[in-house]
Amino acid sequence: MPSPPTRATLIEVAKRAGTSKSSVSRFFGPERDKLSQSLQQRVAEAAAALGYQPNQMARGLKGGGSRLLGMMVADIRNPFSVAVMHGVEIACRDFGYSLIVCNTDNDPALEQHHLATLAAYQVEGLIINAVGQSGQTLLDSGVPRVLLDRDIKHLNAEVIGLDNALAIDMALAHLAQQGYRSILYVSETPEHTSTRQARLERFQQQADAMGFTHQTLMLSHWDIDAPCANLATFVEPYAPGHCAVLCANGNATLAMARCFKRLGVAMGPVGLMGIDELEWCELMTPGITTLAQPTDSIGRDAVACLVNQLERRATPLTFHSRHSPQLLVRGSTAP
Amino acid sequence: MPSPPTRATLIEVAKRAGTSKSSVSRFFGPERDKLSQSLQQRVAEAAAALGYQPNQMARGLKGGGSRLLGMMVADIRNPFSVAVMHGVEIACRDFGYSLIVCNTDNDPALEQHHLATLAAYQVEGLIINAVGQSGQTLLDSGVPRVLLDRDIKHLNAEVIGLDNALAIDMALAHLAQQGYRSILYVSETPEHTSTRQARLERFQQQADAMGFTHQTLMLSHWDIDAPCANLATFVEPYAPGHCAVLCANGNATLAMARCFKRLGVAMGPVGLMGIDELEWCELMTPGITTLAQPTDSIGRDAVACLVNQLERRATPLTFHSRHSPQLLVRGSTAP
DNA sequence: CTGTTAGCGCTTTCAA
DNA sequence: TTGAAAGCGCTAACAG
Repeated sequence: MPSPPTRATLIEVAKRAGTSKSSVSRFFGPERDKLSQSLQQRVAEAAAALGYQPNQMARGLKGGGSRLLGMMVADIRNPFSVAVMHGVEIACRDFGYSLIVCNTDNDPALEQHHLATLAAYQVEGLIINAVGQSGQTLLDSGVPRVLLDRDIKHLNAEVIGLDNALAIDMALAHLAQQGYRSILYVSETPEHTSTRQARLERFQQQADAMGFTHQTLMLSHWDIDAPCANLATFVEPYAPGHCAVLCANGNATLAMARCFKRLGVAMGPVGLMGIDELEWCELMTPGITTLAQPTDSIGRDAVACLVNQLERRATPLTFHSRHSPQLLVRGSTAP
Repeated sequence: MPSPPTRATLIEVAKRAGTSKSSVSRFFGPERDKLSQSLQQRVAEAAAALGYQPNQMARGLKGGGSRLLGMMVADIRNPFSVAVMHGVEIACRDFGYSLIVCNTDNDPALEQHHLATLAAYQVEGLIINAVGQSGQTLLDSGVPRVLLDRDIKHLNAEVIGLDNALAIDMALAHLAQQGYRSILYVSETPEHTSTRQARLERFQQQADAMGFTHQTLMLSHWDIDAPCANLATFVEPYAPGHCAVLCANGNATLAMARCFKRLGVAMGPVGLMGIDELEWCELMTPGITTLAQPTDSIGRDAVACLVNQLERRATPLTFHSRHSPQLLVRGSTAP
């Protein structure tokens, strides 16, 4: 029975290259130049011949650091999260780190569980799209961290994400320009989610300031009946081009698109727009107007911010905390 | 400056509990019962007080295994992949493993890179949604593995995924029953992707056998003009209820939905159905008929299959390699 | 049951 | 430049 081809070790390479462990170690570390050309040659050959690759676990044990970053995602099935994750991944690779991604599925208990796991694997830094209020755990662990999209109370940490106030302002400006005068603002329940709160507050404040009539609708449990009823009431005093629905994120947009369809309400005459761009928004006749988030940049900047904390760079990496959305105008906001 | 709260170690716990390293080690391993109640008490308390948690890196070093599994995803922005990943994640947790996910972004070079990284972190097993033909690398590494959705030539490994033949058969049966007689089969280019090949072959074989008129259209580079032209030609001899488009996966469905829209072709009179369920299929009037893959089961079974290779279980975990899709009938296949 | 003693594969002083 | 030796935090025989 073919024994599992056990990986070659430092010692074997050293032996084959006729040198010591230290030299081989140096060859694979930052001190490679301190080795003579000839030695480098021999080590390189020996390593290649044996298919040697340093064992990161062992490396991490002694001072060296694990070169591992951890990422917590609140809901991996949310396209926005995946898109950001994509940016994070690329940036990690660029900066020479590997990434462990954990999905909390919106469960605070799972979040705690994963935090423990990541700590057990000695991650050097954490990128957190929080679901619960794990501030204390995070504080205790003392691991460098960045928050993604959502803030956590009482935790001193940088938050990277959309400029929520700007997004709401852009949405309202667009709706006003298109002539809508009454707005139904739809969001998932804002408790415990700083982003939803921020958007909601800004909406209420600015909608008032701009003289809009407005209402809010909080989605819960993916119940579709209640929001449909709500929408029906909202558009009741039907006047084409007067009412519009503004969705706080992709999930809200999906829910309301369903309601429009179920009620047979025409988009445009009743406006519809949402924060977060989804591949089908363009497809739905006449197209749904959205504010697209720069997900790749957000992901990259989160990593950049974290790396700044981990390494004392000569010139710190530049990054932005508040990103601007891009307005994609489509038929759903053409009265 | 507050020094980073360095994690407590085995020794500190042992000291505090007034015992030896071994006992503490045993407490956290499978031999906990072999310790007296009183000792267990003391260790538990000391550990809790110090917030101690075993260092997995160190554990993995000595025999113990890393308890890490690696997953390679060809395209993380594909909802199907994400859904499967979700199932994989849950299963990993259930079986007591942690997971490192790597996205290859359909780049064979990146695939090689990630394979190396995962090896460096001593993953005990690999779940692979392959993009390239990394068979040799995998063979050399000797790491236990399962293939997800796609096979790799010359690599002896179990493949977990959809029963492609069954899926095509179900699709054709449905289209026949709805009265369509001519089919345009749309797929991304099948080179190097076993799944696409399997579906295409089965389609051609069965479509012939069932007496369908048929053509195939291969998508490339997200070009949308060519497929539109193709669709236009295909439906030219317009006869409501005669022609239907069958899409090999979600990407194909998205592309064709775009074409239908651009050309103003009505779904239903010209049939449209696809493999892979997407959240917007139900939304597009009149709804797109799909074959949904049981993504959670596929993910779980991939892990189960892998765990069977890793552990010699008394009763091996049961799993299926070929999963059945579920037909979701909607308006797009109602002539 | 519990403690002692070797390492696991690698990095890192400290000398040479 | 290079090598020898001492661990990193933990597990695994092997004795008591």
